[in-house]
Amino acid sequence: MTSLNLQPKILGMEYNFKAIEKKWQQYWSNRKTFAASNTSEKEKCYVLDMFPYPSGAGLHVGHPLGYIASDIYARYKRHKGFNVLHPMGYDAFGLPAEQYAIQTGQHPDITTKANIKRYRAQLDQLGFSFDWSREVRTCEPDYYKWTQWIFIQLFDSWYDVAQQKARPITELIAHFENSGTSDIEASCSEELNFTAGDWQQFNAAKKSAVLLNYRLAYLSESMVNWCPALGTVLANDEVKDGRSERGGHPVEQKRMLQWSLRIAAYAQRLLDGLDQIDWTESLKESQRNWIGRSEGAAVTFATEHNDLSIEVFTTRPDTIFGSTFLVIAPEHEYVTAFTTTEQADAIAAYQKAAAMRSERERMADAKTISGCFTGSYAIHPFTGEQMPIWISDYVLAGYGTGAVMAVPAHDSRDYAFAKHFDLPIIEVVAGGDISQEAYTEKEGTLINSDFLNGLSVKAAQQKIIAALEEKAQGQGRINYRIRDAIFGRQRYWGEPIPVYYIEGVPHVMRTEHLPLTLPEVSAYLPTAAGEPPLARAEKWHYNPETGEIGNEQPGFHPLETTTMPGWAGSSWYFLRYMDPHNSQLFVGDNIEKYWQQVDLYIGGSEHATGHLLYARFWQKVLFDRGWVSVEEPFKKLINQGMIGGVSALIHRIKDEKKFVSAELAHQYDTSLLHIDIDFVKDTAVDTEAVKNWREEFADYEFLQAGDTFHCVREAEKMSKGKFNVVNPDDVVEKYGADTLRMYEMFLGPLEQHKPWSTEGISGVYNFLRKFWRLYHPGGNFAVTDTAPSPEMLKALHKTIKKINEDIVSFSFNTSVSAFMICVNQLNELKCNHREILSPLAVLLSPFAPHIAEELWEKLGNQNGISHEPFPEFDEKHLVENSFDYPVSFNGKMRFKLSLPLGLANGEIEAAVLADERAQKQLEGKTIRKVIVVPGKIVNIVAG
RNA sequence: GCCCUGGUGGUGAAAUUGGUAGACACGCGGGACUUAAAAUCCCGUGGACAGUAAUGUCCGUGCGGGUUCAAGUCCCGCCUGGGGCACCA
Repeated sequence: MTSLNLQPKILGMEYNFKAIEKKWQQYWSNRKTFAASNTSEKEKCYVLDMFPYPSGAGLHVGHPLGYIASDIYARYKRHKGFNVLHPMGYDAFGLPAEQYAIQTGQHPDITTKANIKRYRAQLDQLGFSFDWSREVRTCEPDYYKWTQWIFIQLFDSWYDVAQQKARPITELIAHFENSGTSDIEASCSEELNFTAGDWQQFNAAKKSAVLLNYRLAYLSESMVNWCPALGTVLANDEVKDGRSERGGHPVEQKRMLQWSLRIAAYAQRLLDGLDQIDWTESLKESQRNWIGRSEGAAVTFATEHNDLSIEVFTTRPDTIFGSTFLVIAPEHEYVTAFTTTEQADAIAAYQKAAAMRSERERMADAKTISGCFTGSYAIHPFTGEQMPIWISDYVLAGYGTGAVMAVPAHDSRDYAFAKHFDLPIIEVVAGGDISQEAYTEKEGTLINSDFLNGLSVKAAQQKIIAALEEKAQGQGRINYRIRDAIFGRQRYWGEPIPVYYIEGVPHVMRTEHLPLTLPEVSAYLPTAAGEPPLARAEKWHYNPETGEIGNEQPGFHPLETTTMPGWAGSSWYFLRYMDPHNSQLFVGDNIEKYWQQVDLYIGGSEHATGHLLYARFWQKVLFDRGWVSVEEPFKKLINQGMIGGVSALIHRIKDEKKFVSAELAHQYDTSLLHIDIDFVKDTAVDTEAVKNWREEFADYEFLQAGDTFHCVREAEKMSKGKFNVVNPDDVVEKYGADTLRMYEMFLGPLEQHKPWSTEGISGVYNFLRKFWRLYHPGGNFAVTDTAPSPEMLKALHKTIKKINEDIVSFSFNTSVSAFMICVNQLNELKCNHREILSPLAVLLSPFAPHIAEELWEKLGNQNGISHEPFPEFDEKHLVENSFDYPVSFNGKMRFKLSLPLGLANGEIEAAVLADERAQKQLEGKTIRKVIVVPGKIVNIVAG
């Protein structure tokens, strides 16, 4: 909002949005207008927004975009007779509050509560129809009690691959007791083999360790993303290009004992489920990429070392006869075993160098080819040839088996590697020129491949897999890129993990002792020993008998000191809204069966691979274990586009106290400086405002060519530091919530990214005033009960039709236009007929609810507009008896001709040709063809 | 490199299954009302050319081809903005 904008006047019977909006917000709140019932005869509709993290900066104009859209939809559905659940809450655990706590010593709970209060005030101003009685906050013990409870369910489950579902761990124990690991297919960290007898011999600690290998929440020693600057580990989706997503700090790989969730077990179901839900293609693609399914084969290569064989994963088993060497990751467990004495020094040096390089360096340096020969050989399963075994960091320890069969002729990395180290290249798929580059297409005929010769790639793949299976040296396999999610964080401000240890063996707390509340600590920092902040708590031992939390003492066991990640609470909050005050269960059985799933979910695309994947995963686990009745949590999902800021920057001459206007800037050596967008209209800068802004600028000179000093504008992300943030409060103050709501919709398609600009807001504001005046001809409220004209009915019903269509297709920008057209027409028709204006108020109410309520009341209604039935569209008012035919010649429209509808094609043609304008067009030409589309167009082909 | 998206006036954008390109707004220009300003209302507004004018002709939806009576829309090949995945075997 620029200071140059003019304050609209408020007059007696003028549209006084301030009074109106306050009045109706109060009314809705007092009457609990939007409270949803859990027992209703009506059909349900669950409309959800991604709940916000309450940051200290408050809302900016970008945040409400999605909330407005979902609110329009929710209000529309209420008018359509649905029982609508439209809740809001706060994703309240998180890093910023903790970091603020570290700096100031203030408890994050205090800052969080203050921020929530501010958010609530801002949200309330915008007239959203939230059912606030269902508000949830992830940081409240009443809420996170159930987050902890779900963690316990995960701990208590294992994944049965054969049945493709999670089952209680007790059933796995029963199986081990009877049959050991035989006849069981379970997702696990490490393949184990033992008999029923072995199991019975195991002591309790060993049994626990074995079970951890199968639990969906498990503790394991694994490579994690460690971020030293944040002092915590991060999940894969929290790391971007080797840096932390929040803050951009370097991330390194570190081996640590960590809690993880076995999401990889659900890879296929997470993939399959995408076909059942109405999400955008790009979002589904993101998830598919993240899950990263690839089909191929596992092949076992025998080696010179009789007891050791190497398993590789390949998507091109058809090219096996072109495989001339093997490459294993430098961290592969057999590297030492394969290394011969002659090669020992070289291998050790290579491994050391590889370990030193960070993930980031490795990626940046992808083109440099490096590797080292181990000195050992593998044996080709079909030719019996010796294949040298190399190590190289282009093979990743964490993907597949950490080993590849190199086929240089048909893989570009293998090709480069073979060229560099002068290894043999054998062409096995005809079609390329392997003297120049690898031929990687999956098309062509197999050659040099024994029994595969002459086959297509596809046929060869099937045949070779069968052959491998027969030799027991391989089988078809599907591999997924998705990794299990690291779940522990070395932070304070998160849900405590409800786990205690007896002699190092983890146990989960008894659910009746939940919640395990966050303890008070002396500082929100790691301990001197490097333990997480919770290790500072004085009382952090649990007595499983009594449920007490206390000091270290007999009967009390130490509790876990890491906390859950930010995404824990948000992975199930949509379920809690259904039944937020249930103290017996996370959601009541019948209530969950009534609401089932979110019908419409609106939020930002940045959560594509984090929140949306985890939430789907948790839902599936809860589904498998019988706690919820549907498998996908979000039926339809829309990503609202981001609203960007438009920064204002001025040129400052380097080392001088001078600013220079944009048109002269090229003459000087300048740097650009962000200034507050309040000082600017278009590119014209209020130089006095800049001088007064900062003391240091008071004596600056402004160089300019003409009357105005110009800045440059640039579209950027809205942020405090760029002084380009537009606060919705200011817009509401000047134009009102109804204008802001409609303007944000009017900006363009919901899903599109767009920069914020207030340039057009007056158009929407004027519309609402025209709308108001329609009900106040001559300044006073007046409607007539006489019958409206057919034109008026037509204008209304055209709008009803359009608004209905637009809302169900989420095309809110065109709805706003439709309203404008309608009001312009009714204005022209001097319409103030109740029969038109009454349904029109209902029609507008999802978009601009305050003005609609006020006019509805003035029309003499006493019960509020929110549950009033939506106007029904009636085709009969739109029936036309003539149509303005556009008449084209060779595809170019030349004139229009009004003709009665219902004419036969021949009659239309005759009428058109009889027109003198047609005759003029046809002078000196012959008609070759006449196309008549009744009610659409006439096209005459002539030449 | 692979995948997903988008590209239309000065600006934000419309255009349902191929059928009048630019609806609706903003901005800009002109006018009415006013002592004046604001507010409001009215008219014009894609570009080029011709005409005193009404009007007419041509060009125009990122670029180049194609299909069709007709293409912003369908097909082929490029250019380009945004996003995702990536030494992923």
